[in-house]
Amino acid sequence: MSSPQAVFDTLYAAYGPQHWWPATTDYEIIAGAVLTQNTAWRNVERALANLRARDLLAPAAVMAVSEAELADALRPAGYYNVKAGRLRNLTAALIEDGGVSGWRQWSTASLRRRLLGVRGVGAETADCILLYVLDRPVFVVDAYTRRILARLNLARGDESYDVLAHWFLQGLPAQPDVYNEYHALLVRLGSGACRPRPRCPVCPLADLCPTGRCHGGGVVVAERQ
DNA sequence: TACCAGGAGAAAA
DNA sequence: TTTTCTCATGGT
Repeated sequence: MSSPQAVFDTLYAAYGPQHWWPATTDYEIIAGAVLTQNTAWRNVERALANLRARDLLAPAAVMAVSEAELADALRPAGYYNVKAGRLRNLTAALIEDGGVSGWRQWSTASLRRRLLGVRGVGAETADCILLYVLDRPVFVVDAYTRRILARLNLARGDESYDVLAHWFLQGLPAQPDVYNEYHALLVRLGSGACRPRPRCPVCPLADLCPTGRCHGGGVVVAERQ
């Protein structure tokens, strides 16, 4: 049975540091955390590029523009009407709280409750912001994480978010930079680094993987050679 | 053509 | 309380 540390060490040895989150400003991370909900990052990048081109990658600008125009910019990320509302809700909370510098004054638990109280912000989105914007020691559990743990026989895959997060937290040093790197490495693996499919002779987790199934981004789960 | 992707919330059972 | 449905574009 693999430990959280063993999986991390194996992925880190294979891929090295990932230098996440892929963004240049705090607000770009915040926007990306909403836009990536149930969406491939490639499409999120298109939507972020649209926001940048329209000078909308700033809280005041997002609140000033019409929701229809905001939604139009977000179109490539899918669910654009939903995400426009969610991004505005979160941005309004950010402004109300005095920006990221205001959030830095909150305890992790208080701010997590605050973020979860924003309509459209769930556990994963809140934890992305806490970890990647505010450097807080929380573990981000996403669909990749869930799938990879299941294929390593370390989870069934239907556990609650908090149960899976706790599995990582109890097995790792309480260091945000480790959680940051770990999530990035899981995304690197899960989003398709384990190619070519369906066979995965170069999968870095092959030796840890009792199921021998592909961890990559698609639905293909062929047996390992 | 069909299926799925770094969720979240509302509605239905 | 748990399960199902809805939102939607783009890649394979």
